[in-house]
Amino acid sequence: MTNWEDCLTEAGCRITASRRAVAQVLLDTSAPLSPQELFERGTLLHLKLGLVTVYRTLALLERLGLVRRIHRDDGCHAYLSSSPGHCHALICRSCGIAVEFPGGDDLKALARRVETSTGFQVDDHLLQLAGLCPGCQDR
Amino acid sequence: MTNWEDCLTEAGCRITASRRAVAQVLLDTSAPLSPQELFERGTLLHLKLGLVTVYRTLALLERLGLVRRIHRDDGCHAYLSSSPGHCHALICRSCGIAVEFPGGDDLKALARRVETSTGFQVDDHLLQLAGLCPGCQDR
DNA sequence: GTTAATGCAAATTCTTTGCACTGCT
DNA sequence: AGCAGTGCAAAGAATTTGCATTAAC
Repeated sequence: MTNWEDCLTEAGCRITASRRAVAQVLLDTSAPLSPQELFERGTLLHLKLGLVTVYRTLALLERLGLVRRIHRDDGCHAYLSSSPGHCHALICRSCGIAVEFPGGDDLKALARRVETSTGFQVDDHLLQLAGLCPGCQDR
Repeated sequence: MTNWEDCLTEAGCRITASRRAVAQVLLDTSAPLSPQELFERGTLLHLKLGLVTVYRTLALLERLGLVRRIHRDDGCHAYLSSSPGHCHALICRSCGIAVEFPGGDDLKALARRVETSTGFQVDDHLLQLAGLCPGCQDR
């Protein structure tokens, strides 16, 4: 989500201190953050930040494709700043760091195979991988 | 989740009217159902059913691998009875019907490719497809 | 100066917990 | 009979909404 300010401006939205704080925290962190965590860290950058605004900002950034929603087992959601063109997230089970990767031909092949075997027309997918990052494998 | 009664018995759990109601609704429906929906339909089979028991039964069935949790955009979760060996769900965006499909070699290839390009060791995945079922494509 | 955006408080929704009672086995 | 399972009510999270105030443009 480089150029998030331009995206907001093009969408007719204002650049505010609250939004700047949320965006900054997202850009500074490579692990998915819950709204609550984002609120806590964002408050350090903008004292008046409210949790409600974090929710509203996340909804806006998600609508504009600047942020990706991560599904966590505990039910609550977390958010990750996303680069355009890379559609899926791989998250380290140990340290929480996340990287993005493209779906690629394998996923297209899978979709085609599933279309053939089920008769469905596949047009959307939710794919999220988990594992151990290079740094967390050594123990 | 055929033989769910045997699974429960083997796990040292009792077969109760409430659990029978929840299981029956799950087996009778091919679309993912929210706890609330399960409660409403289950009540028709067992008048005294409580929503809390639906939650507890779903947690139990999920722990035993008899039921799969589906992630919905609206944040709430839905549950689908699951057959062993088939690990992913494909859901019709129009009528809600769901089918299961195996991950297969394509997914393994994808995981290997991502491991190579990121250095991560991939050991878990969340994959859920959406689209149109054969019956819903004709309009 | 307009109007979008904010932040508080309160409302909603989803889910879990405490506890006395019920009913499998 | 004994203890797992139930259901109610109430607590606890997560998220949304109403509304007066603030601040971006």
